[in-house]
Amino acid sequence: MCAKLVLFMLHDDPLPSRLSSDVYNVLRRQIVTGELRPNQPLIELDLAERLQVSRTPVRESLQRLAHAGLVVPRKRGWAVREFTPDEIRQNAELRMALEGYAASLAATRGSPSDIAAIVAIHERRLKLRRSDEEMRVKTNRDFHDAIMRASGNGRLTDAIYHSGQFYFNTPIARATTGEELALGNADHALIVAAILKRDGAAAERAMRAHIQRTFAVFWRVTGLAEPLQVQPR
Amino acid sequence: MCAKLVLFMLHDDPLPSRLSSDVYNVLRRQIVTGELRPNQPLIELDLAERLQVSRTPVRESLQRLAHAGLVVPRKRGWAVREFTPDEIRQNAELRMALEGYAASLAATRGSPSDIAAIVAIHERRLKLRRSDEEMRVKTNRDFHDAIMRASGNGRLTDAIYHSGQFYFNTPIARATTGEELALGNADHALIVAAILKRDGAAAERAMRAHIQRTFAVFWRVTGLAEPLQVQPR
DNA sequence: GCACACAAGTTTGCATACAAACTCGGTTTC
DNA sequence: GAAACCGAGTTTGTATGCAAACTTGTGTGC
Repeated sequence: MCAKLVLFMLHDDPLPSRLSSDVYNVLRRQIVTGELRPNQPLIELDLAERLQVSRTPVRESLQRLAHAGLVVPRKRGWAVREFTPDEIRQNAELRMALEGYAASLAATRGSPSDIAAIVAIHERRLKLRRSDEEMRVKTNRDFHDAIMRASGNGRLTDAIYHSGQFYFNTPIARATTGEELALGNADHALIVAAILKRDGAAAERAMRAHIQRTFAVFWRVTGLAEPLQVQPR
Repeated sequence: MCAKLVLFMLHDDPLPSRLSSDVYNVLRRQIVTGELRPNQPLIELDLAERLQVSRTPVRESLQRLAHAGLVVPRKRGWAVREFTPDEIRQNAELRMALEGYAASLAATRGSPSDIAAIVAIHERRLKLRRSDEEMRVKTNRDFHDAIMRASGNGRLTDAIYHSGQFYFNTPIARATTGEELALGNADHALIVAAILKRDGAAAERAMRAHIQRTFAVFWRVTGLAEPLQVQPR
């Protein structure tokens, strides 16, 4: 059930059918969901046997995981990366930069149909019952996806996806994710309003504020400073 | 000489001494500098022989290059990625988001010594002779580096580095890089002024405008729409 | 003269082989 | 009893082996 929450932004990375890609996607899921614990050493032969492949595809996927920042090199071999609270803060800021900009692009140049899609998802979400957690997770993801799509920038979208896998495998991140789902609608409404007004600056501010509030639990628990204050009008 | 220009943001990616890392760094340089041409197929055995290693480290570094977006999969094997004008535009926008945010963080929470370093680099750059191209390249890079460092966000810094390797191996990118160096000082002065005033919003606007102007040649030549207008105060 | 087929040669994707580097338990020495 | 040393057992980093998939060029049929 936690795994379900946690996967709300995880997309697979497809290559023309290659074993190493399958291994990559499986390991990534297992790291992000915490099935493979932080700091756990990754033994090539273990993984290979568990996944019924030889060491070669495992090693290749470890290279990709390392580049993605999910796995860190030891003197010998690799281990699941453990994120410090400060790294999680940094990643939240990164998301503020990326998703904020995506929102402003969506507002200033999203096509009418892009924007209609955003509104439709938002309205569908308003009608959900509080108990329907699965649907709340899905529509939250859809909402953010629709904004990225409306930004007309695939590079930006990719960067957002990447930043999304970064702060999952910690207990605090789970609380955060829960909070995001709870307070979502009010924040989303502000974002939608700004986009409908075609006000890029307002959309960017609203999205940054949304992400910042999403992490409110986190700042409180860790006692870390909050990221950059959202600029007042 | 073009290679020198083009390398202004390229840092190596060190792992505890492993052959595949060396191969990765070499190939990355060769792709970014255009020594390996876009769309050129990468034959494992060729590369292995040229670099005097076996196919294994070559294959592993290709996985990393693929994740970095510098190499694309073919049905079989890999080729150097060719960037379309639109992808280059997208990457420019990504840089506006990332470096703009870094500038605002530098302004609002950079330490006095961080900011002193930025000012010092800027002033050193003002004194350069027009002919001293190599020094202009270096100080430009130093300037952007100093701002990233002052942002206090290594994740953001990494993302900026990554975005920096994206649009090199095109002729247009070279012209762009040239222009950036020519008009740099005026733009840099605006950024420095905003940072000294501790005005995050102004620093962010100035940095975005700087990157946007850097690509002016590019928008003109390709006839593509410019990215998001910088928001007026 | 054109197209299709077939075979030789590449080149890959995956598996495995092997030596070097590290780990860790036990034993010896002080 | 603690520390240092040794060696068996892992586990890695790199090289190589092998069959399947693709490419290419030639020859054959129409």
